Amino acid sequence: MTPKQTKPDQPTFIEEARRKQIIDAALETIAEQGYTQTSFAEIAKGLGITKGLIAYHFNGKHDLITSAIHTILNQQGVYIKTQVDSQVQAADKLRAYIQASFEYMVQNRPHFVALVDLWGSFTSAEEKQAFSQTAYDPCRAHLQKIFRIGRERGEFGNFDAQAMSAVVQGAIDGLMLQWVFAPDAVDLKAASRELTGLFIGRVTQR
Amino acid sequence: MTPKQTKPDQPTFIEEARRKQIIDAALETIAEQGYTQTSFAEIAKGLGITKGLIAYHFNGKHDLITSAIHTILNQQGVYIKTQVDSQVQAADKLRAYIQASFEYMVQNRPHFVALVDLWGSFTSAEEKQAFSQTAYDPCRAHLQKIFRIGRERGEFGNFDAQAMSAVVQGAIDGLMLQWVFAPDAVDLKAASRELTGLFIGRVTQR
Amino acid sequence: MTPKQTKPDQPTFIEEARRKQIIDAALETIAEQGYTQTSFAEIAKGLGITKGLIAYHFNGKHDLITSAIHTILNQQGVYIKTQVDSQVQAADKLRAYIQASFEYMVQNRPHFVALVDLWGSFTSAEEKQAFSQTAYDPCRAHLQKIFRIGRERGEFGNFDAQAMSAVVQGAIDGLMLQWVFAPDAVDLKAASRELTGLFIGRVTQR
Amino acid sequence: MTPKQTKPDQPTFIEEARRKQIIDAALETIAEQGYTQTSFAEIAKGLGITKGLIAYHFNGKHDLITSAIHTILNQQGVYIKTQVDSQVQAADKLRAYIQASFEYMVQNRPHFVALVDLWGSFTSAEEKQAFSQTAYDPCRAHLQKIFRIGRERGEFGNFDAQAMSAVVQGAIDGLMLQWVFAPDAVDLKAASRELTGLFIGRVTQR
DNA sequence: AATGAATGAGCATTCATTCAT
DNA sequence: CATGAATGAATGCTCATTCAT
Repeated sequence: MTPKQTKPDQPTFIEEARRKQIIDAALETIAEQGYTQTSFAEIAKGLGITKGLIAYHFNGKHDLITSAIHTILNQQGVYIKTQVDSQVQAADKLRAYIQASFEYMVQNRPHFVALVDLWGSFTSAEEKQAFSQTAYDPCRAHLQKIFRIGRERGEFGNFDAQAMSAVVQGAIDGLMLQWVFAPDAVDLKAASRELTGLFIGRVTQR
Repeated sequence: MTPKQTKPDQPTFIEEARRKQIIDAALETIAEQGYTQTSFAEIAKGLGITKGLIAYHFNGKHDLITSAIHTILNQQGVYIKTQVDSQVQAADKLRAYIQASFEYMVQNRPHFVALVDLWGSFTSAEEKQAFSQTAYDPCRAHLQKIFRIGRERGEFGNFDAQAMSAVVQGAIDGLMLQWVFAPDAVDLKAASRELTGLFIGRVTQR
Repeated sequence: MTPKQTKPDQPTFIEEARRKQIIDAALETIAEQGYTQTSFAEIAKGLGITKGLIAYHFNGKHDLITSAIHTILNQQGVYIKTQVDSQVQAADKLRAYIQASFEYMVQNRPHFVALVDLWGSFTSAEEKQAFSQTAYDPCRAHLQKIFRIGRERGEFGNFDAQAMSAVVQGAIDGLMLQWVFAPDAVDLKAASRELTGLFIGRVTQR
Repeated sequence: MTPKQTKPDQPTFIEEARRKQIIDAALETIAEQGYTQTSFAEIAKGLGITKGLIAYHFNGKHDLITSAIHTILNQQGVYIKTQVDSQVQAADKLRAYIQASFEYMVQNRPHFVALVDLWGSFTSAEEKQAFSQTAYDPCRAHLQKIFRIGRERGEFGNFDAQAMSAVVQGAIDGLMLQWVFAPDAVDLKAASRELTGLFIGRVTQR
């Protein structure tokens, strides 16, 4: 629980580079072999370093996994925000949100294959909840903000923004899930289109 | 690969009872402590039996996990089918499908908390794909059947049934996911209502 | 060490038949899969019975193994004795001893493949010594008896009968060993001929 | 089948030392307690290290056993070769071969007690055959080379060199076997003398 | 910063053995 | 006699973690 050894406050440049390198290798290994089969040794082997070095740069496995998850979520979050912010109308923002979500997935498949595996690494309800706050709360808040803008601009009708944000984010995640398990079984482009159309067609008419 | 010891062809009553009992205990333990923390010893402890007995009734951990997953999916599938079949109109069938999905979740939370963890137990793309076929193909097929009925009955307009089935199932799974991580962060009832309304309001108008 | 439960003094007919059946199956399984891979379950499977039954008929694994070894040695001993006794001259007796040893091996290969494996089942010097007394002492004594007859009959010259018995028996066992590991790498017939000729040609000339 | 983790190409000094140390301890433990009773834990206990370290230096038990067998055979082979090469005449070479075989045994009894046990560690005919090639083929080839020299030098008469090599090696191994099971039951010195005399007396006269 | 030797706890799995039926 | 459910100890092996160098 409590880390025995805290990392220096001001990580050097090389320090950060190593961490990034290790996280990337970890995600790739997890995506290929599954979380349970991914050991420090396995990650190190793919990187040409020793497992001791990984332990040196991270305060234990938990730290590595947590950092990896944050990396995935942050990168995707930044990408989505950029796309959404480039639009003015709420409907376009929503379309951008959905499309960007899927675009980022397709470009970073290993990240999401790993992510699905990493969900199994939480050992308590508290860890799960913490992940929820980090992963879902910002997403749903972002969607609700778009909905609010839409309502203020008169683009969207009246609906339960909170529930709807969960629904839209849920659809995105659920489609991601199907695509992670079998990339050929679900057409992300078509699904994205249907999802967007479904929503925009509907809520703009109330 | 090849199981060393096959179970008798006709499992006895006590055999089946034990397997069920062990599977239930496994799901509960996984839901509580996470998949990675769930060992045969842990499961056995909660049951008051020895871990040797678990190995006696299952051909290894893989068998136990697979059986557990199938138990979850089968039970939920039966429940949903019953609810859907009790409706005549396609719109009602769809509503029943969505509502039944969430109802079953709420009544069997540990099953789904465990399920999310078990997604991380697949070690290869092949296993993931096999799970996809078992878990998702039937669901999407069921939804498409409802869509087809709706179109034949003139209730639904024209849309990409395949993509839409993925979207609807995705939304259900994605909402489940949020609810698994933080049961209080998402109002399943409200989300169910929005999802249903979203779809039925929309597709009936095309 | 001490058997907890002694078998009834007067084994029934069916009792003996079962033991024989189990011993034969055990020897075959050991010959096929090796001693370390041979469990009660494995033996039982090849026999269509349960492993519990094996435990019922033998006082533990040690009893089964010991019985199996004795079975092998006794049967071979009887066969050799019959062949030797049918000869009058010492040289013929010796030739019969050697030939019979190899003949029996060829006709009962699994017995000897198993025997070589079973040598690894002795856990202490005492057990090894006990095996030596059961297995080797009678053989060497038999050979020495033949030598004594030969000397008394004037067929053989003077030599260290004790050492020579060890040498002859050793050659037989050592050839068996090579043949067990790779049946095609050693020509038992030719070796038997050379061994016999070597001895008879030599000792008769001193 | 496939080792999961290959050792570095250039084993360090300490690495080799540890391996040697562990192999020696393994042979001693096997000689004392038998192969089936010899676990990693048992070996480690006698060395004052943990069993994890053994797993660290060897790719599994099979690797350790194989390495141990090769150690025994190589060391003995080197010793015998040295002794044989120091002789010029074929008869002296043969005598040296036989004497050196027994001398090495007496000086390294635990090695051979262990070796007899390790014969039971092969689980398939393929492994047995592989052992045969490693252990017996070089020995028989060496003997045949001596025979050929003897024939070329006119020391030995004409005989089936292939069969005879199997016989001589067989006698050596068979005597070793008797001596392993009961060191006091067989006089290796006397047996060595009889075996040598038997052969040299005979074949030189044809 | 990096290595690799070493640890120790934990794991699934095997198996002879027991015993009620 | 025979079964099959159940035990419990042991085994090889994995792996995150520590630490001297």
